[in-house]
Amino acid sequence: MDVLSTRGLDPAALPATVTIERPRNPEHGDYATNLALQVAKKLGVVPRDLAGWLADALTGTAAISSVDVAGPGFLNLRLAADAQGDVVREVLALGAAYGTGDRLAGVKINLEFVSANPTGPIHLGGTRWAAVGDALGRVLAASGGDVTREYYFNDAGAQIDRFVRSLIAAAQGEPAPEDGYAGAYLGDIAAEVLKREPGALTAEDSHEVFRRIGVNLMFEEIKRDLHDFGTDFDVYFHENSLHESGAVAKAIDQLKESGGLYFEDGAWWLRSTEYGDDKDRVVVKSDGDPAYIAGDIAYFLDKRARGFDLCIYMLGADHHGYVGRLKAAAAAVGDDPATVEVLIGQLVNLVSDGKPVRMSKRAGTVITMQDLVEAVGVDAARYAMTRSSADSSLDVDLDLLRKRSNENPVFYVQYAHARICSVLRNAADLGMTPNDSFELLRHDREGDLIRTAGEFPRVVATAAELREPHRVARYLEELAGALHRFYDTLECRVLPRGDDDPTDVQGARLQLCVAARHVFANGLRLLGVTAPERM
RNA sequence: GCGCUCGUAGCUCAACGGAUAGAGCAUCUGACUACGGAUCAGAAGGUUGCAGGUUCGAAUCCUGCCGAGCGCGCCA
Repeated sequence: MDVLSTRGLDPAALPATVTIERPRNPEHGDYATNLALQVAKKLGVVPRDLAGWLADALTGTAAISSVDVAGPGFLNLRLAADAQGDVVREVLALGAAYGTGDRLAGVKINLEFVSANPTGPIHLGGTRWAAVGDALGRVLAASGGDVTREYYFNDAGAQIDRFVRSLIAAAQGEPAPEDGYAGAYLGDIAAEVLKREPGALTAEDSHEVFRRIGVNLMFEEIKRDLHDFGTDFDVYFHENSLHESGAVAKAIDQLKESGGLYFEDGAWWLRSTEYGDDKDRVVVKSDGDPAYIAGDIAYFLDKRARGFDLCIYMLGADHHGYVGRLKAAAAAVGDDPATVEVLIGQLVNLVSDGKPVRMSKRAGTVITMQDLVEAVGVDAARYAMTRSSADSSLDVDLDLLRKRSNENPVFYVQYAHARICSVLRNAADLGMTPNDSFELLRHDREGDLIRTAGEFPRVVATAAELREPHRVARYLEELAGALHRFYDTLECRVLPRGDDDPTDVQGARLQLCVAARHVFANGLRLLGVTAPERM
């Protein structure tokens, strides 16, 4: 501030937050900022001059060993060696809490994801949301958010009827109805229904019996698959409950009174075009039945009544048309549309022989969550799903899965953790004790590892802010690279050779390993991937 | 036709408007009498779909075109 005011410049030109980043090129210092470039124009000064003034002001700060002006006006900073030690100390002090923050403290977040229809097992697309949604929940919680994971079961409506009719057909050994579902799981569930209720087929309320038992069995299977995948929900919300409790009818009445609905062609319409939707939506059909969106509105009201400040919906690209109407629904009931946040994720494509495989329920080419887990295991499956941005469609190569090859980067990260554990075991056997003489860690490889470890809290905060958990995975790969390079450097050995006594530097390196282990463990936990001590 | 999303190395994907666009896999060359070689060092591989524009600076923002996926029902 003084830098500006002493030169008669307005400090108000400074942005609210100064962005400091790790430059890609190490020659550009440990940290860099483009502050001077950003504000020079507003102040009417030359960027390099401003950068120079800032550099002079920063020189002499204890934690900074050098400040350079580079390029058009970047400020490149280098940390003093003892400041690096502070990073390690912080990791050790916080342990499992290292990386957490409080940016979302006090925010009640409802995170709804997967929400696949209970008419079949979770397929590949749902698997992606199970992994990404769960990781996002963990990341949001790490930022201090009060997160509730929720699964919305669409157990009302026509697709359930189709499912039940398909079950009955399977129980009778008949082919699936034209508009029904096919697949081996239907036979299994039908058999289980008959086992529990032998007279189900001949009962007067046969359809109801199959519905009650069959749908529930499907629920249980889905929940079990998700649990085995490491994804558990706090709330399994049944759409049906909104109809049975009268919540839907109540929501409709409220909208009619407030003028949010208008009557035309025998139906009640939501003025969703006024809120950015591309057309108005029918809420009450001309036969008097509520349309699907009526349930959505009642569900949103229910979430808000439960005290959630933010309702996040994770939807597949095939549902992107919902964004407008969900926000419109929020606005129509007099709420702030900003409380609704819809994340759209692209679909998962199957590839075999370099060609896309069209998934078809009838052709039996549906890949389920179970199939994927059986092929590569939970860790690899989750990691593959969470390491790339949900913005881009993901290609899963069937041949690769069949090969069960080690091309998955998850091993690279897990191995780094296992390697540390191995060193710690050996050190314990040697009776080595770690020490805090971090000023002795002057090797580049040590510095890289320390600085990378120091970035973790910012990565987690950014991942939460942008709702992009894949940033954590990418970061872990970077950290693993730093660890492996450190480990393979002869001058950075942790353990003494032969009968030599351990030195102070080695004790400090051992402590660095302890810290690095925390970061790997914390990062992998955010992704729901195990951190093995041995592989 | 309209709308949403995407287009980056041979393949799968990164890169909150920043500096020389990065990893992994695949290919090639090296490193195991050294804490676990599931590793490391190095090589090669790019007009970021195309063309304009904004900016000190664009893979990123804007416009148009090309291509891909998805969506456009008083179904759910």
